[in-house]
Amino acid sequence: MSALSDVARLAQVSKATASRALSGNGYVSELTRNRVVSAAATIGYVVSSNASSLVTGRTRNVGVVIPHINRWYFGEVLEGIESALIAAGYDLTLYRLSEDETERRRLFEYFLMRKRVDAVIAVSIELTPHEVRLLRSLDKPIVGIGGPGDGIAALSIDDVAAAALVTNHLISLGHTRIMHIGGSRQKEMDFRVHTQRQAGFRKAMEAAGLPCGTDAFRAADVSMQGGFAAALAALADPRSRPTAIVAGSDEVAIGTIVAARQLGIQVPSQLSVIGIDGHELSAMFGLTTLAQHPNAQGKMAVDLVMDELLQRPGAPAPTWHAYPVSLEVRDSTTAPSVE
Amino acid sequence: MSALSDVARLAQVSKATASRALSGNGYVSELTRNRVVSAAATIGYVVSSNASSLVTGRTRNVGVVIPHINRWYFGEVLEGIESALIAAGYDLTLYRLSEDETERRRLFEYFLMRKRVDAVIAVSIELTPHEVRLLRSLDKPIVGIGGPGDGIAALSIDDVAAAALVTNHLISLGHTRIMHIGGSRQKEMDFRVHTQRQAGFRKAMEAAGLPCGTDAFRAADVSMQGGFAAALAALADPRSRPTAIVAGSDEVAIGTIVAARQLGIQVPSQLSVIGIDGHELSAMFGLTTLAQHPNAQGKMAVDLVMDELLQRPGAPAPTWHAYPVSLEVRDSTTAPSVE
DNA sequence: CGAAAGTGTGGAACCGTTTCCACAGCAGGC
DNA sequence: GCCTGCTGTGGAAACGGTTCCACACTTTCG
Repeated sequence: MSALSDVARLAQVSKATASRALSGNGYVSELTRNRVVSAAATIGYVVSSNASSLVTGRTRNVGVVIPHINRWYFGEVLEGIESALIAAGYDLTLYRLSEDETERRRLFEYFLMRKRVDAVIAVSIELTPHEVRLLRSLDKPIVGIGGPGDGIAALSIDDVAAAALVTNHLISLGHTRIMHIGGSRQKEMDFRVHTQRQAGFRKAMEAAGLPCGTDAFRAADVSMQGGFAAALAALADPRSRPTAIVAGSDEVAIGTIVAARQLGIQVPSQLSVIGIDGHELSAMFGLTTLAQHPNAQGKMAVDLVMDELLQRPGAPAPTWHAYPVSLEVRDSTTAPSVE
Repeated sequence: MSALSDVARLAQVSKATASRALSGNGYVSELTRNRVVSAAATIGYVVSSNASSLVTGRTRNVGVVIPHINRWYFGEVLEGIESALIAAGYDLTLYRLSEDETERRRLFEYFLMRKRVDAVIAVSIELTPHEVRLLRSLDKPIVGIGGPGDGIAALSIDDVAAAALVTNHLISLGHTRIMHIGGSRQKEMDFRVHTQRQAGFRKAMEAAGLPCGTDAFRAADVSMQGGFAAALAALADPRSRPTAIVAGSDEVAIGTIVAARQLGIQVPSQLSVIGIDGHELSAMFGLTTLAQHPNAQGKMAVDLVMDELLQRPGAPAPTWHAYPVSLEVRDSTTAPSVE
């Protein structure tokens, strides 16, 4: 492997000049720069990022902590982050946060601390106070996506408002027997999102004076299979069946639609279903949904990180950036049929 | 940030001894080791991986190159790789290979070369000879998943055999008008997989003496939407409609099932559908499929990498490891109804 | 016309580790 | 009692860059 000194020798300049010529910092005449660059090209020189970041203290690498990879929302966020980072010339080191407590501790105390990353993006993760302290002690930018951060900069949709909005959509269509199928605190690591959506649902129901007891909510795995299973159970009895369902995510909503079809229930004439997320499959299933744009959120998180990385104006305000949403009305919602 | 020298000072030993105590290489008495370890703990010392790998030449970091993140197969592979790497104490740097030619070149010539990774795992990527040469010149382990590697160690199912197997399943049920909906060379970056599945389909059809002309294949995006759209078109005319469909992937198969339902075609009584992959949703849709286990394949790829990393017995045999599959028969396939 | 400012270059220190080498003590074998 | 081999430790030389500082040569400007 060729080193900078080889390039310098070939170009007949000092290491210092060679470094300046290649990195673009400091004065180098056009002539020598060309000589150095072509020398580097001929011997196939590439900087050692280790050596480089050892002295500069910057790694051009961002750590991403994410609970799942293979769920639409998370995959989409990850793709957005990846594209934006590559475009900015950064690498992305991926850490999946498992449910296992000791592995989680190991990740934080060991992996993230090894001066390997310049910044951290945490996706849908509720950090413990200890973890926040640990991360802040690194004095590196941290940005959270999904779920308001506890003292860290964050970016997400307003989940309470989102759930209230979709619930109100059903209410305004005339539905009164509305049920919510969504994630629960027990079932989800990234629970903040789903408890908040549940809160939004309740808020809208109560504001409309509609019943919102324990049978108005059913916990589900936040996945198509979870929605499918929960909906099968919830819709089994025609007498207690709601006329509309607010799903905690589009995946749950799609599972619900598939379950309804299997039970012979017509959507939307017998059952309206509304989701939250703007899943790529929502169009295919004709699902009315409140679209957020996880891919763009990933990119925006990277922008926030880059801002902090470039400027670092003392304390980076740990503000919460609300991401806009848009209601996409399709064929899964309509007014309830007269009874 | 505390450095090794701080630990050494606190423990009243030399840097050399401190290093040995913490890394576990070389002789250190039990007594001093304890002193060093507790000194490190009190000041919260963590090694600088940059400094460390600068001198050792190893980074404990593996690069993963993958074309998509948000498709089931790829997400699953990625999760498998991630878990296995973390367990082995390695970091994972993620590179998504886009279709864009210049970005692809940039990735290879710039990102992957910066001595940042100890090994590379390439998922479903057909490398150009130039790229293979580039990677091999790094003298680092490379393992491919999906698609036989051109001179690099690889791991995948036998896609030709897999497609032939599912096709034969339909043939043995008595189907004769069988159609294949799958990925095409034009539409897919990771095309080797899908051209091979197509080849397997043709092979089985021809072996059975069944017609296999141009109308026996329809190209689709390898996704649910793609399968949905292609199936809607393919099934529109009842007169030319096949009695069974071999889908290029489970996602295509599910899209096909949804399309059939929308067209009022009963599955399986009027149309059998079979997929390949063992998608997590296949059970929910009652899909008969040939299951592979991408998660386990990811783990296996990591094992291969670790083997090479630990031993490096000269030239690491660029062998192809065939991954086993299993047919999971569900409710989407049956004998054709008599006409 | 002399001082100040801007440009171009090289020497050398430094980043934080690992590891080679030297050295010292101590056991065992002849 | 001396040589050999093992254990334990410290000094110092890498690893491959970046950057501070010093120095030299041009301009510019009052």
